[in-house]
Amino acid sequence: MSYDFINIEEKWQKYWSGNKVFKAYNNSTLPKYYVMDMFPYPSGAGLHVGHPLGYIASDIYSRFKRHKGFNVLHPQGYDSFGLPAEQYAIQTGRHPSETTKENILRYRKQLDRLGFSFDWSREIRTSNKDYYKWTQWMFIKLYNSWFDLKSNKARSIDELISVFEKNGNYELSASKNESSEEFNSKRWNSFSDQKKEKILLDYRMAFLSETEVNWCSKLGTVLANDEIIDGLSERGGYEVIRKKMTQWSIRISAYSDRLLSGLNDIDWPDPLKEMQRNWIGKSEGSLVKFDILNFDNQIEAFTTRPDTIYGVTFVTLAPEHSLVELITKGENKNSVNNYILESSKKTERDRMSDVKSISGVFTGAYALHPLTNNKIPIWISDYVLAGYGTGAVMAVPCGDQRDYNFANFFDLPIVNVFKDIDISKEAFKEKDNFVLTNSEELNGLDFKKGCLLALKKLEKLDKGSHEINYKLRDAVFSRQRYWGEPFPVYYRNNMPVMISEKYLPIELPDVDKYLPTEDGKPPLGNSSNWAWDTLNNIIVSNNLIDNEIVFRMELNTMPGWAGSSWYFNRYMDPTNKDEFASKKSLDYWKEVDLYIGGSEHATGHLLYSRFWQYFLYDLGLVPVKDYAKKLINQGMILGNSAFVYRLNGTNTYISKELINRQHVQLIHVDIRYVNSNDELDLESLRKWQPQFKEAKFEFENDKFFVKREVEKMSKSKYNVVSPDEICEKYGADTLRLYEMFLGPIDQAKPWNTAGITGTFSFLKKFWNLFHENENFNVVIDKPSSESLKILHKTIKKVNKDIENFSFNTSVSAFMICVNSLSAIKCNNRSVLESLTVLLSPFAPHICEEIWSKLGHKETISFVKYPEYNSDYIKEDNIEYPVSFNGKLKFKLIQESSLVIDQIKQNVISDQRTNNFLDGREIKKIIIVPGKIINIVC
RNA sequence: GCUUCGGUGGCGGAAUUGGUAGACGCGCUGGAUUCAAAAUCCAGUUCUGUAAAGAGUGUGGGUUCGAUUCCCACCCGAAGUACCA
Repeated sequence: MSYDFINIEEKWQKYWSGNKVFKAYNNSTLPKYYVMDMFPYPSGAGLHVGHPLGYIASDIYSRFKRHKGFNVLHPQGYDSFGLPAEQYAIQTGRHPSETTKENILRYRKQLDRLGFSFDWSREIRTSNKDYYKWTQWMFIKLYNSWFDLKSNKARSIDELISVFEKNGNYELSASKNESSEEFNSKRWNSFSDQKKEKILLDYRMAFLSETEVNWCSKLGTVLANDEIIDGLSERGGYEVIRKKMTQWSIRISAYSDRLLSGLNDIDWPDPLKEMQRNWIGKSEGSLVKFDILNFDNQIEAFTTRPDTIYGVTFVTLAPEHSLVELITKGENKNSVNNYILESSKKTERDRMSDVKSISGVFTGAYALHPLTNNKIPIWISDYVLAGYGTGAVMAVPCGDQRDYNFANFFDLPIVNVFKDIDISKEAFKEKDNFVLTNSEELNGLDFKKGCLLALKKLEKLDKGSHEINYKLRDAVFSRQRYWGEPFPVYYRNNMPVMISEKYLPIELPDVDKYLPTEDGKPPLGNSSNWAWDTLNNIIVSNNLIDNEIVFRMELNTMPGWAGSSWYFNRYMDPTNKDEFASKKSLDYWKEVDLYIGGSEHATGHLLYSRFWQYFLYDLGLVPVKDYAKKLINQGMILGNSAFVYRLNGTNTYISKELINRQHVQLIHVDIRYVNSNDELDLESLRKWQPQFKEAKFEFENDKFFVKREVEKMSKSKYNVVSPDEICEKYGADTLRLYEMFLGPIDQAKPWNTAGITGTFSFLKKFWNLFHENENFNVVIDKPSSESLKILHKTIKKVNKDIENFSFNTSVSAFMICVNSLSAIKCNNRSVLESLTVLLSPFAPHICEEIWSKLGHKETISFVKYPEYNSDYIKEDNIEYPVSFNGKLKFKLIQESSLVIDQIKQNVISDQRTNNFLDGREIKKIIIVPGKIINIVC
C-alpha cells in the first residue's frame, strides 16, 4: 500500500470539519491556551507558499498544546475592509463586498487544503456589520473619554465635565490639543453649549481638529505616517504632500509612556520592541522659554541639551509656527511669506531629498536669551519640523551640526561653550569628554551636572522646565474612502454628534461610484441616502436634510487599523449580539498566549492594537493590559525570480553569459519555464507572451540560460509558487514539513521547490515503517532497547524544539528517527504509536490515518503527547572534559548520578583527559547538580 | 548617520552553559535495480593533497588547555529609522 496522500488528506479534512473536532469551548476544566495568527487581508491574488508559513507554525503549536491537555483557541478571520478591494471596485465597478466575498471563498479553500486546526465557527470579518457595529461602538467610547495625566489613564468625559463645572480647567492635568484658553467654573457655566462642545472636543480621545496631514491625491485620501515609505504612499507609490484638513484623530500620544514601558512586560521579539521604542521616540530634556523683544508672547523651544544654553546664538522656528506671522516685521514680511509658500509646496519626498541644502529667512524679530538677556535673532527654516517638540529650536551652533551649518551659511555668530575643543571644522556633538566654558556659573561642569544646574536656574526664573518629548503623533482616523467603517456621527451646527449606541450598526450605504466626488468629497458623498433623522433614528435621504431634525452624516470612513485593533477580543465570543464579548468569555480567555505574524506591522497594527487594548482596559472593558503575551514574527519566504537579458531597443534576447558589456535590460520571465539548471524552455515562453513569439534568442552551447535573483514573491514578478500546486504533487503534510524545514521561523528565506523531495521521501519512509509488502504490519512485542533509545531521544528533542519554536531542527530529528528505525527494521507497535503522536502536529493527515489504522477510534489530536524517559537514553555518561583550571570539569550527558569510581576510570582511560591530568593525582570529585563534574587534582 | 540583527561547504541550514565544526535536507559523484527512464536503495561529498598530513566558521588581534560561541578593532550584508533639536 503506497502513501496516497490525496485521498488521506481529503478524508481527514472532511472528518475534522464534519465532526467539529477543533471547536473551542468557553467553558472547560482544562487550562486555556490561545494561539492567534494575524488575520489576512483577502486580496484577489490568492495565497502563495509564503503566506501559510506563520499559519503552519501556529497550527503546529496549537496541536502540540492540545496534545498537552490544553483547551486551545485557534481562530481565523479576515481583515476585509481596505484599499485594494476599493481600487478594484473603482476599476471594475463591482461592489467591494462582492469581490471581497469571492476572495474570502478562495482563501478559505486554499487554507482548508493545508489541514489547519482552526475553529471556523468563530470566523470574523471586519467588514461584517455584526463586527463593525462594535468598532463603531468603541469609537463612541473613545469620543466619550479624555485622558487624565495625573492617574495616567483614560476616563469618562462626564467626569471631565463635572471637573469643569466645579473647578474650571486651571488645575487640570489632561492630554489635550493646543488651546490656550483657561477658565474657572463660573466662566465654564456661562459658556454656550456649542462653546462647551468645542472645548470638550479638545480633550476627547477621539477628536476632530484641523491638522497637517499626509495627503495623497492619487489615492484621494490621507495616509497615516506608517503608510508612507520614503515619502511615497506604501500602496501604489504615489506622491504625498502635507496639507491642512479637518480630520478625526485618536489621542494615541497620551499613551506614549505606557506603550513604551509596557514593552518590558511582554515577550515580543527584541527587534520589534526596538522599532516600537524608536517610533515612540522618547527624549528627555528641557523646555526653554524665550521672551520676544517688543512682544508679550514667548517662544518655547525643546532641547535635550540645556547645558549648552550659553551657546545659543539664534532661535529657529518652523515655517508653520503659529508666532511667525505675528512677529514678522515690515521689510521682512515678503521674504518670509515667500519662504513659507515655497516650503508648503514641497512634497514629503522633496523635503526629504533636500536634507543637505540650507535655507531659511530672518523674521526681523529678536528673542531675549533667558539667562543673559542678550538679543538673539529669530529665523525660520524648514529644517525645523512643526510636528516635533514645539516647532522651535534654540540654536546652539557649537553643539549641533545643523545649527552649525546654518550659522555658517548665514554668517551668524558661534559661541564655543566646550573648553579646549576645536570647533573650527564641525560642531562637537558628544555628550562626554568635555567641560563647559563661556557659560558663567556652568563653567567647568560636564553634561549631566550642566543640564541640572541650567534647568534649576531656568526654573527659578520661570524660563524653563523639565520636559519629556515623544515622537509619537496622534493618529489620523479619517479616510476619504468607501470600503471602511462609517462613523456613527452626524453634524449639527457643524459640530459632530454621536449617534446613540442603541442604533448601531450604522450600515455602509451603497454608492454608484467609489471615487471621491468631483468637489473633493469622500465617496460616501455619492450616496443619496446619507442623512440622520433624529426623530426616528434612522438613515434617510439627503433631500430631507433640514438641520433641525435631519442632519448630514460624516462622509469619511475609518482607517484599516480600526477593525484590526481589537479583533482578538471578538474571537472569544464572536456571535455575541449584546456585547463585543461577554465578560465571562473575556475573563476566561483573557489574552492571546501566542501571536504569530509579520514584523511589517511593528509600528502600525501592533502599536495601534496595544493602544486600543490599553484604552479598553482603562474603561474596565477588558481584563488585561497587553493582549498578546508572546509574539513571533515569521520571516518572509522569498521567490527565486528569473530574468532574460534583452538587448536595448531590440527584440533580441541573449543567454546569461553572453552579455559582454552590451547594453541590456532585465525582463522577468515566469519561473515555470525555467528548470533547475536555469535553462529556459523557449517553446513555452514564446506561447506565454506575444513579445516573445517573434523574438530572436542567442544561445550558448545550444542552451539559453536565465539570470536568477531572490526577491519578494509577487504576481508581477512571475515568481509565485502556489501552495495548491505543491499540495497536488506532494500533499499538504509534505508542504507543512518542508516550510518548517526551510529554516528558522523568524528568518527570511528563499523558496526552492527542488528541495521538497527530501521531506516527501521522509513521509514515504515513515509510511513504510508501518507497511510491509503492501500490508499494514506492526507487531506487539517487547520494544528493543535500541528502538526505545531512538524514540526517546527524538521525543526529548522534539518537545524541547517545539517549546523553542525551533521547528526546522525538530523536522531533522524526525528524519533521523525514521531513518534509524527503518535501519533496525523496527515495527514495534508501542514505539511506532508514540512516534505517530509525536509527528502529528507537523503532518496531521498521515498521522491521523495511521492512528485509525492502528485501531483507535478517537482522533489523534487529543491524545497525550509522549514524554521522554531518561532511563532509555542513558549510556555514555561522560563526554569529555569541559575546562581545566586546577580543576577538571566534565560534562555529563545525563542527569543521572554517577559512581565516582566509574568517573575516575573514565578519566584515566581517556587519552585527552590524561594529557590534562599530566600525571597528577585526582584529589577530589565534586558533582554539581547542573550536569557538571569538577575534578580537583 | 543612528538603532537592531546577522556573516559557517556548491545551496538551505545544525552545533546545550566555550569542548570531536559542518547534524538534517537539497545538489553533485559513484554503484545496485531497470531494455531505458522515473522512483527506490547503498556508498561518498568543507578545502588542499594520490596519500600521509595540513588548513578551515567575514578580517586582524586578545582571553583560554581549548573559541563558530566570550572580549576589542575593522570589513561586508539585511531590516528599521532619520534635518527628532
